[in-house]
Amino acid sequence: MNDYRDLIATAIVNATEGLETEDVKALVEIPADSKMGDYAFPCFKLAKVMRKAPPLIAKDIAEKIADNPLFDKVEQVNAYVNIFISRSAYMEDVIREVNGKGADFGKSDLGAGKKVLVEYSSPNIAKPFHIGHIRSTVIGNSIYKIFDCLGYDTVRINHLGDYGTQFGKMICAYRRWGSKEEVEKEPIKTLLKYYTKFHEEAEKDPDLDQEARDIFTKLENGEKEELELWTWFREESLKEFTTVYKMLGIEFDSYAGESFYSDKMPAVVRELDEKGLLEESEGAMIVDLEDYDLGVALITKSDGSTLYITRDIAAAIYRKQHYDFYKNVYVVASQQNLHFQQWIKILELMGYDWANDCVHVPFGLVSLEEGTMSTRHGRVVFLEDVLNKAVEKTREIIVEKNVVTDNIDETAAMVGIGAVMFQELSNNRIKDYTFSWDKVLNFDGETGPYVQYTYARAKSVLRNAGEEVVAKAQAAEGLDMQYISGDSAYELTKLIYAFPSVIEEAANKYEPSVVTRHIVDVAQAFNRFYHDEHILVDNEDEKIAKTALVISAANTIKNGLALLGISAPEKM
RNA sequence: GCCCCCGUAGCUCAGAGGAUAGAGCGAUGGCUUCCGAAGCCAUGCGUCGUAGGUUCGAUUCCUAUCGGGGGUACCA
Repeated sequence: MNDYRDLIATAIVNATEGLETEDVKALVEIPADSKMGDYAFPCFKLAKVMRKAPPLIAKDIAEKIADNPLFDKVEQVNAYVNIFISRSAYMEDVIREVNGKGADFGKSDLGAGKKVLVEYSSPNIAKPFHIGHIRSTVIGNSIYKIFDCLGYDTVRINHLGDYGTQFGKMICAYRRWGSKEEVEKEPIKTLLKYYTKFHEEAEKDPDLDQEARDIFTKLENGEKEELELWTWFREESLKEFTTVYKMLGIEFDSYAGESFYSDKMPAVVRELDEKGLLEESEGAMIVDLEDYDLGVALITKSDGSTLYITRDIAAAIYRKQHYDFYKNVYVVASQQNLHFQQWIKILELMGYDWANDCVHVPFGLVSLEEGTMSTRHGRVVFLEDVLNKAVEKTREIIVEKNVVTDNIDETAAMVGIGAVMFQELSNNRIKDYTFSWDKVLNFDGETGPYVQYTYARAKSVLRNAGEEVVAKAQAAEGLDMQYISGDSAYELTKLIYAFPSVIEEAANKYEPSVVTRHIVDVAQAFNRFYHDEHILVDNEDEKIAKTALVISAANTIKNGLALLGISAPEKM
């Protein structure tokens, strides 16, 4: 596929003097209104260099590049050179490329040989998976897919919250009030119940806290009984998480969580000390970052135990040694901004030149209409309930609309869960939002079901077109372009063309919503095209040309959804 | 107090120096003898929080200010 921005820049450079292609390319823009052109080149910046009024420069350039066969029309409007691309060659180029590549359309080898670690989801063992957790899980999954698509060697890490004094509390509570059967039946709810009960009882009897701390110390020392209980809690919890991950279609390469790094902490503390970064304050060991306006970072508590940041430092060092990453990405809530700033600064001060290859990808807070989510106060919405409800509603719609599907359960799951994931990936990740049932269960407009529906509709056209026509359209050889020269076909093609660059933008910004928004645009453009043009006409050449564009559009939507971790149903 | 993020249509949000600021939801009205109406089209909706500044040009960058959220040493 030609890089048209590049071609335009080259044409402008050839028509002028003393300009660099890269500089010109950066200035080439896409007008807000396509009536003004497909591309535009503003000449304001050239005024100083050329010592000429911008409109005159624009006029000069417009005249000189007008006869380029790539362009259909070149106009000067004030300081702008507005360029209209010759549609036929452009569209044929795009369609042949997309149909030829199929599932590979959008892929590149940009990241070949570079390893990107993505840490996401990272739930706490024995705590329920609520809608607050969906963000890291779904955003991280999409970021992994985006980097994977660009050819990076990716590693998906679930940094489980599987260690700390809380486990001392849980073991303590289990021994006093727990039962094996209860835990096995509903691990997370039960363990959470023990944990809550512990806190209630500890208020009456402060000795419990000490008992819990002692148990945790035993666990750290690897005492058999404590270790067995901990392992069991961890496994049971993980089983329950796995059912949610299966529903979402999400997998991991590593479950190395907090416990995995527990024995790597003393070395980090020693290293910080040797590098002269550690100082004692109020009985604790800290790294003073006041010089960088980052406060102080607590490395060990006054009782000698380590903290979150110590583990993250250990994890970063281990990951660099073990994986030799190009980027080490953490998809973690924005509440931890300061923590990650301190962490990167400390790695820098330790002399690690890769410190800035560590990236915190923050996202905003989810709250409920009744206020901030709080498991303890019962203000919580469980992710599994949301997914189940969405699937149930989808099933009702399928029945109500009398939709013929290949498998109603499968389709309802694809669409219902897709709807929840899609919504999560629609807005800029940094935005806070308030969870609302009405919103997640709305399937009209800019939603996952809308995009999936558009795909199913396109596939329906292809089924009706017949194998022979589809085969010719797929090959896209010698298409008669006059039949798809209309505006809606052209607008659709332009959006398909932009897809690969959209993926790169999403990767640069660590922002899946860039992809989400774009495929909504593609779906809208397809629906307009579908409405404006009758595709399956009698004229064979016309039918093939139009079908070829349908294939391109369906393909782009499917690949786009895949980057979000969402499947595209053939029928819905 | 200090630090970070957000403030754009009734609501939810795009746009991150450029030409008249865009979608969806909600509202109103239309479109199916024809490829899937979870669709398409039309209409209405704006001091881009406020005030300065930089620039040929600012919703976008800078400063201040107001409003909302988060963080701010022994939780993660």
